[in-house]
Amino acid sequence: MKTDHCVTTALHSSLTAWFAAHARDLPWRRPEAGAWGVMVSEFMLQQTPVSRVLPVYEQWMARWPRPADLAAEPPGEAVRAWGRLGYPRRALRLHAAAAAIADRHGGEVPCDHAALLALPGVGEYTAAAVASFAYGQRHAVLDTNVRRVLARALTGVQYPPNATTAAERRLAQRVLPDDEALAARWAAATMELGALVCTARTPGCGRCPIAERCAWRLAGFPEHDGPPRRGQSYAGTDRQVRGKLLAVLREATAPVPREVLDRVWDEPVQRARALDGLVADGLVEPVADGVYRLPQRAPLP
DNA sequence: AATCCGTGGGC
DNA sequence: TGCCCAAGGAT
Repeated sequence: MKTDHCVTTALHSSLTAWFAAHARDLPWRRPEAGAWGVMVSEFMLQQTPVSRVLPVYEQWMARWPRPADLAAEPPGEAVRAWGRLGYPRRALRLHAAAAAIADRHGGEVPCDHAALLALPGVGEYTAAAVASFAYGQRHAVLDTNVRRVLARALTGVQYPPNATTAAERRLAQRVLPDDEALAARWAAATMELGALVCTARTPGCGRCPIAERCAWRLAGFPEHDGPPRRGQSYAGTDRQVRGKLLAVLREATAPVPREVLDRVWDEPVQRARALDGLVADGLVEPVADGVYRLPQRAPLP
């Protein structure tokens, strides 16, 4: 099936015009952010709302304005500066990516999609986002916002599948503008529409620039009928214990004895498993005889 | 392919 | 009040 060329062209102009009028003034969208700023923001924004990223991003960029600045410090400093953003392995991967950029790319964030994809913590989405937002290239940028907008506007369903499918990639490629600069604006605009208007819970169709052409709206807003979109529980999991352990280590200025860490969780088996997991992940470093700290040296390759 | 990996805000 | 959700990636 083919979407008519005129239809997609109308979508492009409607959405990019809306974006020009309503785009948020986010720091990583300003020219001075550069590719490094875009990359830092993309790491932080993985599964994390903009409002919580903003203050951490500003401090991060002030402290480490270039990849080499971050690479020159111990990975534990990245974990500490990450604060309570969540998923602290992202901090470790961003540090490792900075080291790779300093080592293999002359200190400049690569513009090549494959080179980006090869960096730690950079997957399909982040590689496309950096290439598109920082370098103006033409890529299908499939994040949760874009996937939801395409699912509704073009496929006519309430929610996209749980994991990105080949059909979604084909659809995104098919509606991607041919022109490189326009494609980059389209990517940012569809993402912004999903974040501000076409939201998961209660979409603001009254404010949507493409509501008249939205397949989901025209179909009468059919409810999601696939398998339940089950979120993961959190209370009582290893993740919660890991979070508590790492919070203690982030705040500490000196290595922490195990007895202090033991206070964060009652159940000893799970507590030990969580700490072992953090050590295995390189988020925590055993110093000596039951004393721990954030990692001072990068894990061996 | 299904699970794991943090944290907090909104409804 | 729980539950859903937030610019994913790695295994």
